[in-house]
Amino acid sequence: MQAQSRLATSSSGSDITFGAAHPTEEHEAVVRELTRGHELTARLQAEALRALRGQGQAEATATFILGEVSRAFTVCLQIMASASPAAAARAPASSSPRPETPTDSAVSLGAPPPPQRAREDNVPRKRILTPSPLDDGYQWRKYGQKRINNTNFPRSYYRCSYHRERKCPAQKHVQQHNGDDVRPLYDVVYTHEHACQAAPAELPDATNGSGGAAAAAAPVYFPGETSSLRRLGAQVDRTQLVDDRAAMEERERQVLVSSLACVLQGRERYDDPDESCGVGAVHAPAAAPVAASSELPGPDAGEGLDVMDYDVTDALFWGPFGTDSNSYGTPDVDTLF
DNA sequence: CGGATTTGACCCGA
DNA sequence: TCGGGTCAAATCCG
Repeated sequence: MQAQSRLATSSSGSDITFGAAHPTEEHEAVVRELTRGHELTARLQAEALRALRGQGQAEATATFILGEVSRAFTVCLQIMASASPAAAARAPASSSPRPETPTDSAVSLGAPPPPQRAREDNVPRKRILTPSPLDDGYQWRKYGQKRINNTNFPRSYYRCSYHRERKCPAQKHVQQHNGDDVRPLYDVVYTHEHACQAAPAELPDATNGSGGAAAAAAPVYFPGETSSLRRLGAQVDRTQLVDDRAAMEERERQVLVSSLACVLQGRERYDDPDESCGVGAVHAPAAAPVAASSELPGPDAGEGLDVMDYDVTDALFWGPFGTDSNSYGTPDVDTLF
């Protein structure tokens, strides 16, 4: 979920703050994003139904799908309302169970462990707790994994994929949070700022799909996406961003209506302008920025998890566990599912 | 075949 | 000496 990664960095952007955001702020941010998503869904619903009026099956299908999306937002907002820090303060931890989401796991968790001692002097570190440790919009390459004393889970070490070619110093260390939460949370410690931010013209065309290893190693940017704008530099005029955002929302609206119409008309591809359904060419979304990993779920980490509730990023992060400090035996896949 | 991941070994600061 | 962090050869994978 894109909102998760945005949340993870929303209080920082390029000017990184260190330490986790206050739970109340995170909660408010989640509610704000969900509310916005709900509103946009309603607008999309109105636009789609207007565009598909009188088209029988297509109109009915659009009504159903968008109704379900709207309902999902409503449920999430209700969950967040019952999970508000104020509500949590009123209700003891042993209160009746409710559906738990990765996000509310994050906000219900107490203060994260104290920041780690920096190995190098003056190297700033940013620590966050997230259910999606890799889904932060950057491409990472794993260079090590180690079991850490007094922890139940190994720590993984990642470097920016542009570490070599652009001398990007960014690194992050990911470790599953201790505890017996059904939904795993990960401590992610970022060190150094990214130095690999390319000008938009240099960015790979995310619409080309999988373009081999080179393309896969490149950061994925979503045109108009706010965290991308942040990433592209603090020198961006903030007032311009407001205009850009309005234009982006209008573009999103047109794109969604067009793609929905294409889907309902049985079209399979939307990336060819000649094949578009009239509103404009629609690019298939880029693959989620997930660092490839061949790790398999481990017996400790995976127990009791509902895989369907997790995105690929989460699933890939269940590391195998072994006995010695650095190596972790690969479990039999057949025993895991 | 090239790039990504794994993992045993090594480095180095406390 | 211990343990976190990194290196680099082996291995995996598309």
